[in-house]
Amino acid sequence: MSTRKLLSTTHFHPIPLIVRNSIQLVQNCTTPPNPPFIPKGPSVLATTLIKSYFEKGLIREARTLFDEMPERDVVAWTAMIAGYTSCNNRTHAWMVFCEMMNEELDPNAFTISSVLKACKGMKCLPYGRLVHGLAIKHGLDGFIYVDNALMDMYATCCVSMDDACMVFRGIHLKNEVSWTTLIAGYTHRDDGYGGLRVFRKMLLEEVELNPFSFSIAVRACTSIGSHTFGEQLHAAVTKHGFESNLPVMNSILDMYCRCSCFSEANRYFYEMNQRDLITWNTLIAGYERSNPTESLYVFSMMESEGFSPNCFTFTSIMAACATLAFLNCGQQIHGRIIRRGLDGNLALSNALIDMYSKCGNIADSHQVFGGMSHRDLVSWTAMMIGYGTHGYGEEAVELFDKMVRSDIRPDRVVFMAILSACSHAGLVDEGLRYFKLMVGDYNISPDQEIYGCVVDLLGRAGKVEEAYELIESMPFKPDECVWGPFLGACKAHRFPNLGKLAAHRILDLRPNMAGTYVMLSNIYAADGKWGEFARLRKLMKRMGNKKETGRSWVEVGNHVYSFVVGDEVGSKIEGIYQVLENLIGHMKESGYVPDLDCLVYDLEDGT
DNA sequence: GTAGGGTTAG
Repeated sequence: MSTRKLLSTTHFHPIPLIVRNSIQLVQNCTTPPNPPFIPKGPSVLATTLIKSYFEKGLIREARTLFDEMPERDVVAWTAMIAGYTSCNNRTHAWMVFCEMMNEELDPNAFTISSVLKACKGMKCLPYGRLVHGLAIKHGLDGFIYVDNALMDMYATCCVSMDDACMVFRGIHLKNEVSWTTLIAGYTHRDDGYGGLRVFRKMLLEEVELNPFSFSIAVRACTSIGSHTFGEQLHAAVTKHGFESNLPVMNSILDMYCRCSCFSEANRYFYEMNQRDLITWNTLIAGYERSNPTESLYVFSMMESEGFSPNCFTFTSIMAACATLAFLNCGQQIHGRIIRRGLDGNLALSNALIDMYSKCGNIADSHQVFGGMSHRDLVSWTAMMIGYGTHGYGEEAVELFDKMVRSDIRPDRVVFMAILSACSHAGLVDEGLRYFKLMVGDYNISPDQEIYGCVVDLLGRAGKVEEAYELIESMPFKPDECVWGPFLGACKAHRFPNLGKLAAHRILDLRPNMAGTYVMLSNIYAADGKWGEFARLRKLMKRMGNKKETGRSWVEVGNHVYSFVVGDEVGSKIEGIYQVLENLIGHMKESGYVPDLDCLVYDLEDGT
C-alpha cells in the first residue's frame, strides 16, 4: 500500500496518531539519514505496532489498528494470530486465521506455525489436523518451523506420541528444536523414560546439546523420580559448561526437591551464583510438599532478599498454610493477594478454597468459590472435598449436580470427593447412585481407591456385610485402600471375625503398619480375647513397632500450640479445657456416646 | 514488519 493512499484518508483518519506521526516523519525527511534510509510502507509500520501492542498486553488497541488498516497482507494477519496466541487468547487467534482463509489469502510458514501454536494451546486436534492439511496444500510442510510446530501440536493434543513421532521421522534435516520438542512431548505427558530414550538417541547421533535439551532431560529424570539419572545429568550439565544457565539450574533444583533429596537441594540452592523468582518458588514448592514449615521460612528469606512473590509463590504458601492449618497466616496472605490484585488467578483461588476448608473455615471457602468468575474442575473438586470433610453431604451433592449442569465433566477425583462426602454424611443411597453413574454414564472403571470409598460408604453406615460382598465381587485383588476402611467399619460396628480377616489381609500386604496391630488387638479385647490381645501387644513390642503418636495443634493469637494425649497444654492456653468441656457437653446433648472400651486400650498403649 | 523447544502452583 502506498503512502499516498494512506494519507488520502487523512480527514477521517482511522490510523492512530503514532502511525500518522511516523508516516509524517518519513514524508518530512528531505535528507535521507545515514546509513541509507529505506522508507517502510504503512503496512510495515502498522504491523510493527500491532506486535508491540500485543507485547504490552494491549489486545484491543492491536485489534482496532488491524481493523483500520486499509490493506492487510499476510504478515499483518500473522502478527494478529501470533499476538493473540502470545496473550493466551487462542480462540481469537483461530478466528483471525479463519477470517484470513475466508479472504483467500495464502498463508506462509510463519502463519502456519503461529496458528499451530494456538491449536496446541486449545488442545484441539481437529483444528490441528486441518492446519496440517492446509500446510500440505500450500507446500509448507517441510519447512522446519512448520514441522516442529506440527510435532508440538500432535504431542500435546494426541492420546499417543505416534503422530508426533511420524512427523519427527519425516523431517529430513532435524534441528535441536526438533529433538527438544520430542523429548518435551514425552516428558510433559509424564513419560520420563520416553523422554530420556530420545535424549540418549540425541547423544548417540551427536546432535549438539544446548541448555534447552538439558533442562527438559532433567525434567524427564524428575518425572520418573530418578535422582541417579538426575545426578548424572547434573554432571553432564557441568561438563558442557551450562552450570550457570538459570533455567537449567532451576530444573536441577526442582529435580533434587521432587526426588526428596533435600540436603542436596539445599546445598545446591546456596551454591547457586544467581537466583531468580523461579528458583525461590521451586524451593518453596519443594518444601511445601514435605516440610511446609520450612517452606514458610524460605518464603520469609525470599522476601528479606527483596524478591516479590507472584501467583506461584502464594499458591505454595497457601498449600503450606492448609497443611499446617495456619488460618491466621493464610488470612494475612489472602489480604496481600487481594491488595496485589491477584485474587482473579484461578490456581490461587483453588488453593484458597482448600486452605480455608482445611483450616476449618468452610464459609470462607464458599465465599472464595462464589466470587470466582471462572472455575475449573479443581475448583469444584476442592469445594466438594471441603463440604465433605465438614459433614455437609447435601451441599456436596448439590454442588456435584450444579457442576455437571455447568458442562464440566467429572473425573475420578470428583467421584472420590462425592463418595467421601456421602460417606461422612451417611447418604448411602446417594453415594451408591453416584457410583453407578460413574461406571454407567461416565465410563470410569473403579480402581482400588474408588472401591475403598464405596466400602467406607457402606461400612460407616453399618452395612458391613454388604461392604464385604462388594469386596468379594471386585474384579481384582483388594489392597489396603479397600481393607483399611473395611477394618474401621468392623471395629466401629463390632464385627470381630470380619475385622480379624481384614486386619490379616492388611498385615499380609503391609506387615509393618503398627496401626493395624493396634486395631486388631482392640478388636480382640472388645471380643474378650485377652490372650490374643496380650500376644499382639508383645509382638509389637518385640518388633519395635510403635504407632505414630496422634498430635493435635491449635492456633491461638500468633502462636501454634501442639500437644499429644496427657500434655499439660491447659497451662499454656488459658481456657482450653473449658472449651473442651463445652464441646463434650454439646456432643452429649446431640446423643454422642463415646467408645470408652477403645479409649482404655489406646491409653494403655500410650497412644 | 510475522513463527519454535526448557525451569515454579493447583
